[in-house]
Amino acid sequence: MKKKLTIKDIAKELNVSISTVSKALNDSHEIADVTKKRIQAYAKEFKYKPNFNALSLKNKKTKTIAVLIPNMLKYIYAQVFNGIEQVANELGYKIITCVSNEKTSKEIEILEMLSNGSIDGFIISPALETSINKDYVHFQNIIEEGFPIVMYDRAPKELDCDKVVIKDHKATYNAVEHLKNTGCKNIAFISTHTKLASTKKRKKGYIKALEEFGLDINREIMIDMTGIHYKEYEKILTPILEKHKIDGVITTNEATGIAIQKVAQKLGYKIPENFSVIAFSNGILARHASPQMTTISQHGEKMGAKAAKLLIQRIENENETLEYETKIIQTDLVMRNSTKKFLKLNYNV
Amino acid sequence: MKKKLTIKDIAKELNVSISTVSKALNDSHEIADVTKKRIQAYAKEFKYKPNFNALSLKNKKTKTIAVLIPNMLKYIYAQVFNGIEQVANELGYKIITCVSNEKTSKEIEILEMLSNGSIDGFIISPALETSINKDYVHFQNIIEEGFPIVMYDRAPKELDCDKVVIKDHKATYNAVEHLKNTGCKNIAFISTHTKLASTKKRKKGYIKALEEFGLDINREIMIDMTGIHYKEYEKILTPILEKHKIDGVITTNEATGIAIQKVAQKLGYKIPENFSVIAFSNGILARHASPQMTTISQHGEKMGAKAAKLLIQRIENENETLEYETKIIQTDLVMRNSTKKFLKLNYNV
DNA sequence: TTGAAAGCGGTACCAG
DNA sequence: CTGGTACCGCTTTCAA
Repeated sequence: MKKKLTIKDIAKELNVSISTVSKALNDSHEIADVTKKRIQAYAKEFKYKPNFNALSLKNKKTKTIAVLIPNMLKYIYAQVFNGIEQVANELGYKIITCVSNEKTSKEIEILEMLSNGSIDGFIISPALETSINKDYVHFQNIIEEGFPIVMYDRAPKELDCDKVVIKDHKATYNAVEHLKNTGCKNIAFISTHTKLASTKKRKKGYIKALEEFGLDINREIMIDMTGIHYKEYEKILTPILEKHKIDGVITTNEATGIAIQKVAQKLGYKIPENFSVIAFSNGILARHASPQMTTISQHGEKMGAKAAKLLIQRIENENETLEYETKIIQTDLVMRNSTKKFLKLNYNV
Repeated sequence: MKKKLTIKDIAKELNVSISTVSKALNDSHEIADVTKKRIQAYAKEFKYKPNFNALSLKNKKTKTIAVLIPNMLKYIYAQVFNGIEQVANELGYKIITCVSNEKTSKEIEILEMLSNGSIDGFIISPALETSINKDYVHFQNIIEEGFPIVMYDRAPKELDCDKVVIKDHKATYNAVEHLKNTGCKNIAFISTHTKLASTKKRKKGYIKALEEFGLDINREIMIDMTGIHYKEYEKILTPILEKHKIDGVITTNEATGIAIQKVAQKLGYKIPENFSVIAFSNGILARHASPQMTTISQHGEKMGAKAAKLLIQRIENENETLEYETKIIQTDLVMRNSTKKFLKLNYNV
């Protein structure tokens, strides 16, 4: 790497002191206008840039935040990432992105690696393993070390910090309501990570809605697909759909939504005429499914943007002791063609 | 943030000098074993971690690399990111991830922001805008500043640096060959970014294969879908499929592949019996399409892994002047159900 | 075997 | 208005 121009070089070249150069470049009023101009012009001409590490060392601030993502290949997380990236960039922050691959051990390594002054704070969604085992000591530790931290998506209630989450039970409640409104009577629920707190809440919301709307509650059509490979989905779902009278389904992810659509179609159902599907997470699969699938949007980008704002706000007001906040991101039903139309307005991405 | 333990604190606490502590922690032979043990034990007990910025400032190395991604929501880039992340992590590097959103201006900002000692090198795929306008001055500049840089995917031949790419023309050539082998006679080509160098090469490979295999070459079934919203795909493709005799299609992205499958099915074709489809980039859509789509895998993770290895190797051997390398990632046909079987072995992800 | 001091590239206080 | 200097946290050379 070529040697970079430093403040010292400029000082020598222009026969002024180092501190004069520093002040001139920071546009201090202490420096005479002519001197300032001369120095600034020189700096500009030779593309002087203050050294990042020197500044960070001095200020004990890096203008860098760490983002922990369980798995970048999941569309929802790529969306969250996007939201974070945008806001961070606007506010002049860089982001260091790390992937836990759903493993607690990787998470621990990452926190270890980054808690050495590399970054000013963390935005984290815990790994599956971590969430299931409720194994949060490593998070607790960095909180105790005083790192600002915002948890998103799978934010554990056990931790005391800022959070950005969705109202899972409300989301499924609304989905059931829409299905009821469009004429469904027998609504199934398919989930893929039963042990996750959010899945439990989703199921609760679903059951509560069934109760309130006086719909049939049948445990046999609450289907747990945890740990099953997507290629097996149709095989498993077919007999269930043959055995039970089902005219509506809510799934906790897109892949199972697509699978149930295919199975229903094979069995002669018409979607949405006599079979409706609503899937969680408004991702790319839903848009290209046949028919295009109605989804519950978690608004990943919004979630990310909110998390970044919260974190940066906390970083920049470290002196004040603000109360921890939990921001709720509204979910929305994104109406497409796997459900019948209801009078209300609907939008479509 | 809580004050972190420094070498100075340890020195004071144990009544030794700062340099003794430093050496002890680096396991220097200059220090007596007892002293070393005492210092190391203390450091361990109180979780001493060397300050990142101090080290980086001193060493002029950050063990951090910058990754520029045109758009994280595209599966292929999320895959590349994954590959980079893994290798970087293994080799002890952090990554700062930035998204250009396909804009040259954003790219320039990013390079500006990061060329101040924050990072040791770049891994870049240029934005669409940049690629189309062949506007590479900002890249040229950072190369001249001496930054190690690896370009991937859309690596411009005009730039002198390490590269990781795929053989686009070979990929389509092979796809045509497979279609021919399985009985297709009239093979269409659908592309979405005609001005991209890679698209041009893909088309070339397609045409060359048609010629060599003595298949019909018909400009009217080389369809340019550049800039068209995915919702319009079917509308546009339907009349083309009605007008022309087509029994095989190669598309440069998954979304158009799915659209052509739907259109063909609506028009009464049976896939793969009398209509075959091969789409570029083995992503998530292909796996969930009906039928599951045969794809050309660009092996995003491999591409990322390779790029990271190349970059880190270059960073760590800055003294030696290694020749610039261009690594080719083999593409593969991932056989699924949108093409007929041919005798050769096939695998399926 | 240990320690003092210079230096990495800046900022900021204080003296002149 | 300008400059000298200490300091951020660590490494490394040189002297003791």
